[in-house]
Amino acid sequence: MAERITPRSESYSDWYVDIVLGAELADYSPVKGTMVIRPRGYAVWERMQSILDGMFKETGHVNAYFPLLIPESFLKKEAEHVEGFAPECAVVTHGGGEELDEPLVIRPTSETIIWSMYKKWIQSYRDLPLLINQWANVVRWEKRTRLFLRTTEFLWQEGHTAHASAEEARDETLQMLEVYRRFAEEYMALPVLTGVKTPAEKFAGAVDTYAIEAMMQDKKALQAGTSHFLGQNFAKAFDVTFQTSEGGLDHVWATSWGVSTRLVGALIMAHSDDKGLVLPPRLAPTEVAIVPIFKNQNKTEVLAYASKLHQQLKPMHRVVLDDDDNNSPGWKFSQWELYGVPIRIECGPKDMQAEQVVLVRRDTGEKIPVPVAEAPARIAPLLEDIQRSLYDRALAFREENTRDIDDYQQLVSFMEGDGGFARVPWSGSPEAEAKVKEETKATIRVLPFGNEEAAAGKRCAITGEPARHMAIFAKSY
RNA sequence: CGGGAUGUAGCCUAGUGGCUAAGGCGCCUGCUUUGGGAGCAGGAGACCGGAGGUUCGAAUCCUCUCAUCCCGACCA
Repeated sequence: MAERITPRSESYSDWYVDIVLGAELADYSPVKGTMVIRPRGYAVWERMQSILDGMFKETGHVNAYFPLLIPESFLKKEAEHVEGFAPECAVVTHGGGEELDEPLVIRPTSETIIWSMYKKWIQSYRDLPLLINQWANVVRWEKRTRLFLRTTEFLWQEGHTAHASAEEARDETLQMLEVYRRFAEEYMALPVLTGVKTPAEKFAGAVDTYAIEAMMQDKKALQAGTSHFLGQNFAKAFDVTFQTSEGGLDHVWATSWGVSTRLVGALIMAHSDDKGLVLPPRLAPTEVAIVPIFKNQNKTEVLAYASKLHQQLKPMHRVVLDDDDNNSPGWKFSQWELYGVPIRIECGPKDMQAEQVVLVRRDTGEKIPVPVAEAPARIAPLLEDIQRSLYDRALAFREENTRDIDDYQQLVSFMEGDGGFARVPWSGSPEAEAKVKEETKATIRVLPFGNEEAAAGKRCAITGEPARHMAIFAKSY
């Protein structure tokens, strides 16, 4: 099939859709705003899941599963929470052929049902901390959807923890943010900014929301993960108290944190090119695709040559041998590039003659002939190099497109022009933040850790008041 | 919820009132090929998004409707 991918320069959003459909990551399904995650896309998510799950377990968390359906009244118990979520909730009103006494909300997130259970499970400080994660689907009725980035139903993990003190809960929030940062940078090859959200951008029901924020190739920001310090808001709403070691009674301190299948969208938009998907090796379901190049008269020999290599690599790497004899090598090259496989190995009669194979990097297209005997040992370092280059390239791109701006007109023209991340002194005024959003569509993506020192002595670019933060403004997904 | 676009075979498209709806890609069979998206031959696959109307006759004209995508508004 002659897949034509719209070049990024022509239309970034068409390009994105072409990659998702062409690389067979997902497909549209019959209900508006929903999608099928196809095997090639789901395999990426499975790798993300298994790595993250390991990281959660290492930090002491356990998995559980809470139900999809939540009594509508639960949502209403936390005022800010219900206000934030009510408009995007899907509600079940009928079941078993009858109208229900109380409508059931399909979870948009699970804080309420989980805290209703935590009330039963927590009595004493000895029950704390309670560190539970769940892998689940959630539904948020979105008016505008985009494959992987914003769909009505999506998959995610949500961690919900309960602690005896504010400090401990705060530490947990920051610990999980750090887990997300490591995952994004070390596995997704995606550099991220970490910090806190402004009140306007935080999670409905949180005291503070922390986030990892990444830049996509169109210079827009994508929130890739969030970790919330919930204070005692949910404990109070659901009356979850515990006896302290001193015999007193206190409300429990809470956190929640999550990443979703949106990460797959982030991965695509961060690294892919006009030839197709580019996957960082550590998350690529297939690391190596071997493409033998044969003619009828030498088919047996070449396939044996390729197959031997395949057998050698299999114990060490996720490798496939494309021995289909119906498609031409050129077709296969394009196809594996579209699928985003980090390394392709070409081996034909000429290589056999020279006792070599050709390694081809997906990220640069570079062709590297190596002696066949050395090939198995060359793969791992090359994968690491690709992983590192993808990260370096993404970081360089973000830095090139991040500006220090302390003048409001400059900020406006920056956002009207090429755009990117603008590091701007900000007074902390919500009105100033809203004004920028109104006039430029850019929002404060994050207040990076340690930004306050950098703001010392500066004046807010919007109001002229003394600046309290260096805020990162950007248009976002 | 506003603006735009599109709906004809799995995909892309032609067909603007007249015979049995056409072509390309893909798919199936066979042969031939294979170092950057191969070739030949044969074959399967469509109630033209849906409903109603106009007409001797509708994929085509009219009305209504449904769906999806894109842009905007909205949105952890």
